[in-house]
Amino acid sequence: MRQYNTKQRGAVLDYIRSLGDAHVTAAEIVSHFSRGEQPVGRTTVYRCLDRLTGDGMLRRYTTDGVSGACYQFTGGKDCCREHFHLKCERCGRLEHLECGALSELERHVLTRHEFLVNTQKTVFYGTCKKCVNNGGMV
Amino acid sequence: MRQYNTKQRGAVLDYIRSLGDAHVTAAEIVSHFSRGEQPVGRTTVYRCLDRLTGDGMLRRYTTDGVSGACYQFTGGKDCCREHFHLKCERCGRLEHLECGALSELERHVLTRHEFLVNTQKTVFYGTCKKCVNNGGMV
DNA sequence: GCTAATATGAAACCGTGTTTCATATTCATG
DNA sequence: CATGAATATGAAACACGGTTTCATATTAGC
Repeated sequence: MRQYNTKQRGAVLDYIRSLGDAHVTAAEIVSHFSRGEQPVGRTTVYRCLDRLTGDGMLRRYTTDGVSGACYQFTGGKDCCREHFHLKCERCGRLEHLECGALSELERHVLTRHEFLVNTQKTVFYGTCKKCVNNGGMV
Repeated sequence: MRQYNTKQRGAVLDYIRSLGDAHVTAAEIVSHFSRGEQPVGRTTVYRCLDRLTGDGMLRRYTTDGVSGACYQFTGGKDCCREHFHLKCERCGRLEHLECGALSELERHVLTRHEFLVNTQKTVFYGTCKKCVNNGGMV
């Protein structure tokens, strides 16, 4: 046995899972668990996030305009391989993009510009359909 | 007149210019100016960086793995428009990439995936030619 | 139930960045 | 050159995200 499962870690993971695609910060999680049936301390929240990220249950990333790291549920699926991400700067939503044009681009950049792209880490910033249509309102 | 030029701000800009393409953090600048002929205080360094970035003399960005913001000399040329950036995760170097394939991709993502890419902000992470050849040694 | 391995959490700490405020510098004008 | 208003500097204190420490509590194999 390598791991000792605890109520706190389970509660943190359940909470982030319940948020679907939305990102959440450590501070928001701390706040959510500061009161209630299953309180979780600040330090523990940070440790859970580190561990769950390491286990592949969460994705961690930083974004200009959000203070601190953001976390998103992935559930252990290796959802970051072989495709790119689109991050809407308006609503914060992260979309997944699997498309032949992108793989082609990756090959182009490698062969013509001699740069090996890390697709897991590369994020396209911009504005998504919904936010363009809303004129930027969220 | 809108600005009062000072020795400190000039010294900070000269120092970052002297570094060429390399990025530098505020902490490194503070350390560089902590002793010497023209000392510059911590607060002033931060204020100069804010201002020089606002004036378009520097580019500011954040990167996973580097604590705090990074700064790079641009010299007022609007070097962030209409092209993408390649950031080497090994050596930290930031390359500029102007290429028809990228513009085409931008159009593709907009028309097919209804996502308006912000080319100024989007950075391709990966490994540059030199670092691939060196097997990752820097 | 017993025990070793591991997890928790309060408090103290660290690093990046900002605010405050008294002092100093810049520069237009006389 | 002298004056003075606008602006810049910098030490100290602060704000905030995140980590370390360490005593205590929980987990899971026996």
